[in-house]
Amino acid sequence: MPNPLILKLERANVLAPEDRARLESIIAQTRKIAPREDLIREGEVPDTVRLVLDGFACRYKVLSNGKRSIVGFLLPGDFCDFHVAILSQMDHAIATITPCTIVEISRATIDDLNENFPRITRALWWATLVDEATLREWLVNIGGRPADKKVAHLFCELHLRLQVVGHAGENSFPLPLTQEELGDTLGISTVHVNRVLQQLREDGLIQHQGRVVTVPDVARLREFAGFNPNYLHLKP
Amino acid sequence: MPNPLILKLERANVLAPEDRARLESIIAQTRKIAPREDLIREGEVPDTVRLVLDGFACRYKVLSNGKRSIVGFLLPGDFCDFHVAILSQMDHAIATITPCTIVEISRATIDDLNENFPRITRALWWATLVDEATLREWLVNIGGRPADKKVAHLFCELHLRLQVVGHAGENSFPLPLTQEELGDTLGISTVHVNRVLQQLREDGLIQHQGRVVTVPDVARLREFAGFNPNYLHLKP
DNA sequence: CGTTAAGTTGACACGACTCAAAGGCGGTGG
DNA sequence: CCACCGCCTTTGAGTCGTGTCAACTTAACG
Repeated sequence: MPNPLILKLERANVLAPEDRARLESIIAQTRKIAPREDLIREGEVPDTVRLVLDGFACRYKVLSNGKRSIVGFLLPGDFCDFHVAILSQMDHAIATITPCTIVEISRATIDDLNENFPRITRALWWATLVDEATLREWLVNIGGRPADKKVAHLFCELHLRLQVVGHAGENSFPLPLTQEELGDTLGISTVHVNRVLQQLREDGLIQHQGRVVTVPDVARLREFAGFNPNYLHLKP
Repeated sequence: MPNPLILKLERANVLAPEDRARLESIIAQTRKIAPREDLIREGEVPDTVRLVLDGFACRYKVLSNGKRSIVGFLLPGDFCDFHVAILSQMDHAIATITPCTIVEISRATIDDLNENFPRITRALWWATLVDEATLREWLVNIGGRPADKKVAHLFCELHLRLQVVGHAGENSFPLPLTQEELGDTLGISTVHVNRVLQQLREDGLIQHQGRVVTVPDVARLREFAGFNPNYLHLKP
């Protein structure tokens, strides 16, 4: 399986062979994590940088009323705690959704990358800024669209992001989320997620059997959702 | 007037006298911008890094249905386009709200800071990560709270952020936003913003005359809003 | 003062939430 | 291998928060 981090970074950044080799060498030893398990909790102090190699994970916060709010998905190639040593403690938690394969990267390795591999440094900056841009887009999505378009927009984003790292085809992508998790992500109730999904299926915008979503007409779904992929800052 | 960037950075980072001196020297020539004017539009390519020294500005996006969504406020001490030269084009726009004083900083200056002032580099990283954390908190706020608490939470954040840079007192802060802008920020209609503000006033949680909000009991408002300032990562 | 933008109010409609209960599907153990 | 059990999904009915439309009042500004 090709390295998802390299796939992702190269969709918008130029890397030299030695950069790729260095990134490959990072993922020497991997660790498997069970599904629905916390990687780190709010208030904890992370000690290493972690990278998701395979599986779905999410960032979340819990409100005082007990409601959970998912504020980001970590797909293969995404970093968990890039803040290490700059922000003292986590202001949110990270949990797996599916079984995940992750790599732990030491501070020393990160420092080496920053000092000796300027193209990688730049690419990691790019990744951080794209994360930020994605948060802004989520804000727009959740604040400004009706529920059906929220779901459609999220699907468009997941489809594209998974495609970038070779985990989705032209017309389908895996979706291991429960309807409750979709609701916690989009700020709508589980029941309403269910009804909206049915509507999208009836309208032929998606098919949704098992844990896979099929999108018969990607352009149509994007049009419906008002999805503009510019915020992911991929090369054309 | 003390330099708001230094005030902000020093609330969580250690700077040496030479760092402060270097940061002071940056703001040699300032520029004034009229209120309600675009600083940069979506799709444009920024050429310099800009810093807000005084005034209110905001980041925003416009949906396909014409609705505007405000995805962040720029207060004194905040950077506009730190992405310069990493992300090719803007995925959102930036506009002033009040008259603003800004500084334009050349790439050369940024490079100099990064190479010769490691404490400043680290502090600027901190600022970027706090921006990201703030976006996550906004997502929680807009996705998971009823309208009255959304407004209260935003007020708590603005109050604290303005205090940090010396623009707010113990119990009040300036709020130059129209109710329409508040609605565009929180994803609720102008009419509903109006009713919610009245309710908050009736409940004695805020007073709101002119362009100043007074908070008689900060702890009570925070309690009501479920506001936890940890995401701003300030030193205690 | 005239003119315009911002704030306020009321009536009504509708999207989304809650509660509650029934069906389906997958996983585990006997 | 089948049966059970729990989680997820699906449905229905009723409620409530929030949106829309439209008019009116107040404040801002030249």
